[in-house]
Amino acid sequence: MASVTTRSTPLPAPWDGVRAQLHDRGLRWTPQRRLLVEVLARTDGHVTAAELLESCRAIDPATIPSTVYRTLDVLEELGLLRHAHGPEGREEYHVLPREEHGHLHCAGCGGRWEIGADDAAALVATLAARDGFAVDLSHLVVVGRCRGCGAG
Amino acid sequence: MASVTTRSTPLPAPWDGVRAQLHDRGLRWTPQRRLLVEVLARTDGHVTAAELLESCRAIDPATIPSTVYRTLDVLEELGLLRHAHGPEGREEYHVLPREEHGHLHCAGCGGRWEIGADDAAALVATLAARDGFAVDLSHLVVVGRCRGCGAG
DNA sequence: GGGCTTGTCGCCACAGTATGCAATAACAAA
DNA sequence: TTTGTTATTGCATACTGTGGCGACAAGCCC
Ligand SMILES: [Mn+2]
Ligand SMILES: [Mn+2]
Ligand SMILES: [Zn+2]
Ligand SMILES: [Zn+2]
Repeated sequence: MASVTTRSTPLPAPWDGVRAQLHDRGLRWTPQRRLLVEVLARTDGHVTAAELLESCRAIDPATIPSTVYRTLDVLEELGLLRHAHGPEGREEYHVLPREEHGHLHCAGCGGRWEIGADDAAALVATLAARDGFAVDLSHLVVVGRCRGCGAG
Repeated sequence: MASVTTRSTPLPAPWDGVRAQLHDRGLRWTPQRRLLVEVLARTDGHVTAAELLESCRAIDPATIPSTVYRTLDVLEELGLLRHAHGPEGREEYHVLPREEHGHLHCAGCGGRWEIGADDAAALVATLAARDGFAVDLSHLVVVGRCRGCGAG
């Protein structure tokens, strides 16, 4: 049988550190995880979990959904991903989040924009001061109607 | 066969008007819709779509999921319901929304609170002024950690 | 290299939600 | 009351995501 460990391309930073990060936590570096990491390394911005699964299957059709979903959870714990939910509740991942930001979705045209930390600052501060609540900005999705789409 | 039109209990306001509201729009009053409306009339605050389905099945085990989900959409269009999404993206309905409000969810303990229009005012105003974006406050779910649960 | 430990995979079953389609039934008009 | 129109149902099916479980294999130690 052919060797499975595709020594193909070395991973770019910070993905080349994932193996070590996993080992530090007593977790393992498997072909399935390497495949997803390779896919992620070629992705930037926002992707759906389902899209990532599809990309993996394009390379290895034997890819199992639950393995991908579980690996996404692990990588999120390592801080390499953050997820939020689209207007219909489906998972959307943000790869290599630089500055934390929320998301703005128009229910009319489907347009999407980012919400900067400064835009949310007032809400975050209000909830922190009054309730001691720490908002997870990355997970925040604000739905409504953009200028072009007008009132519902 | 037995008559299906359970003339059982007359519906309380504003549910007693649903039939007329439907007819005004060329839509129909069916036993399936009546059943869900009866369940909703006994519900207050927030419910999951799945919980509503279950409640319907408790009364009529023949209840079909897609019929319930479709009816929920219709009733939301009539303004009798609003929905948002829990932290995992599942649908949560707000029955007979009085004042519009958003939701605050703690990812640690699962605690839930409401966000008043005043709490969100700054964010809403910012997005309206800068982008002409009209926020749907009812659909807003802010996830994070409450005071007791501390930082993640 | 050869074992051991235990994290992970593959598989299955299921929860929750959405959609196309043909058969049915609600409603209104006659 | 009968008929005709067409909204709605039921069904089959698909999609997204979760969780249990036994078989497997990654990594450590010798
Ligand atoms: Mn929604
Ligand atoms: Mn989430
Ligand atoms: Zn728009
Ligand atoms: Zn908490």
